[in-house]
Amino acid sequence: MASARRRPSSGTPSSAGGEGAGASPDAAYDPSAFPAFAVTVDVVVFTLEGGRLHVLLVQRGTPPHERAWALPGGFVLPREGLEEAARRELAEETGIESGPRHLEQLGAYGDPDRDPRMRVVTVAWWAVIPELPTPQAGSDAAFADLIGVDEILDGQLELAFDHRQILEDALEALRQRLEDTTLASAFEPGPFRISDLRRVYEAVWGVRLEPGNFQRKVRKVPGWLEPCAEEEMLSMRLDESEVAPGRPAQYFRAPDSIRAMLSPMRRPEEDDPDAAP
Amino acid sequence: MASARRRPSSGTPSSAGGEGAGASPDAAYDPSAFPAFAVTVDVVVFTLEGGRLHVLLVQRGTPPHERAWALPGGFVLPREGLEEAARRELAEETGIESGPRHLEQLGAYGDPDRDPRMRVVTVAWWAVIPELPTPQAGSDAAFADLIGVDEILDGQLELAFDHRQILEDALEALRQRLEDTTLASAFEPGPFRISDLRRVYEAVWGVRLEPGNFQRKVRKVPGWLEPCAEEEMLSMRLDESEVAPGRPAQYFRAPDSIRAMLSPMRRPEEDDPDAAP
DNA sequence: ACAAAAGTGTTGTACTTACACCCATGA
DNA sequence: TCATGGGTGTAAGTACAACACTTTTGT
Repeated sequence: MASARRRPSSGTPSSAGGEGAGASPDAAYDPSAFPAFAVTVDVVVFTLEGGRLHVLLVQRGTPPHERAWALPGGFVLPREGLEEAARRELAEETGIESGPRHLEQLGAYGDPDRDPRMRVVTVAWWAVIPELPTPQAGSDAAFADLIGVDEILDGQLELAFDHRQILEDALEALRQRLEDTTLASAFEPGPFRISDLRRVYEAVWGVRLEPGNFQRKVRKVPGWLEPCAEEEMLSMRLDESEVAPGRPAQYFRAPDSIRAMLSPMRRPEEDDPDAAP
Repeated sequence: MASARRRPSSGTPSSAGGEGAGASPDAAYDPSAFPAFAVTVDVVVFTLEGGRLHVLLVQRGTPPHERAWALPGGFVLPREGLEEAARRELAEETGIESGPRHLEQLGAYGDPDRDPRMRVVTVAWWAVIPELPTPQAGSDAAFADLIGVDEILDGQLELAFDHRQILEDALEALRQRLEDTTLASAFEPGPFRISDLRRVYEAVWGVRLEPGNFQRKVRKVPGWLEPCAEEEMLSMRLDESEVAPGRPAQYFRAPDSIRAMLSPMRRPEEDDPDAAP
């Protein structure tokens, strides 16, 4: 094509038909002439349970990859925004009325052969929801499960489509966000201790951090931790079985919005994947 | 392993039989029942010219946003991968035979109203091509121009669709990549001096960096800079008008692949946008 | 000689690490 | 009293900003 690279505006602007299409000059607009795609969203929902990182998976019931585990997701509706679709699917699959604490787009995945039925481009998102205090025991028709990420990545648990790739990319994005933002507190449903925050980092990064140094570092981040009043503590955390044998810790609250950290948390070399003896 | 965090089955599982749908058991598969989208790619092509950051834009010739500047891009073909489509469009618009030095996905943009003609989801990419030594003066059918990013963002140059948003996001991604990878050398077409690299950082970040400290910092990054042999210098850079009045510099070559830096470059607070007196 | 760019030395400041140590509580 | 986790002190090591200074060329 034209080796376009010039400054003076002498050149005639051509370009054409669709979007930014440079080809097919002045072709009459005909929507049916353009290839039709199906567009879906898939959401990687991260949460912490028992000090380990989990993701929400559903078990498929229909032919492509039947019975295999898959990320929650579905088709984008005709007049629906992409983030809107992600929030809708997330709400439908998890039944959580309050939205996620964080929702971020990961990217588009559109390999021509990723779905044998038709050409699909999926927009992947990842989200963080806090560890819910009460597991909501009474539910019979369970179609969604929380699976530990270690079991998925280390073990050979099969995921549908390219969802393994998406999960790996989402995990890397999450790890990166813990480095340079205050996202970690999004894993906490209520008032939390600094050691709770440290356990988030340890679970997501797969490392062990010095409690003392972590404490100082976190306290120095402006606008992250506001101390909880005493009354709050008493009312909130009394039901929990958080009866620890040590010195009682101070509880904190974090603002709703995630903020960028000026000096990022440093992620050490990933050591042992096993955590507690 | 499956500690079933689920919601009561009161809510209808919803979501159709497609993609990630864990629900809707045996719904007959009917492709025509799903909304059809057009999928496009748009590419933000960054390059350096005259010590300033530029992007490649095309001027539209058809109704939606006619005569407005737009990012190069176009429809994804039915059996084409997303990155493949981006590379094809980039080659068609720029006429550059050798591919870009870096190509990375930015994300999907799919506001329902972003294109009045039909429902379009575009997958945005950003790329780096080196500043070409010879501006290739003799080209008549030029429909693409390099525009300085300052003129676009500061000035009120109108961009088609949501391309201003895409450009801003791409610029932020580029700035981030300069922090933690060796991407900067992708702007250099051949052997380069450390001060050339510094000028890349200064142009992209809009800051002024200490030459001395920059030198030490860059040299310490393992695997980034390999010194050029003397013959290479003589043959490559003789034609250039790079006759500087100072002490001649050492020239370097960088490996083709972009590597992550262990200790990232620190981006100071953005100061004055103007550079040279 | 002078200007200008390349490259090196030096110093103060800030942050990180590793580890010791004290504090406060339950058992 | 002891075990356990919360929190602080401290000293060595590292990294960086600022700026002076030397080196090597063109004019």
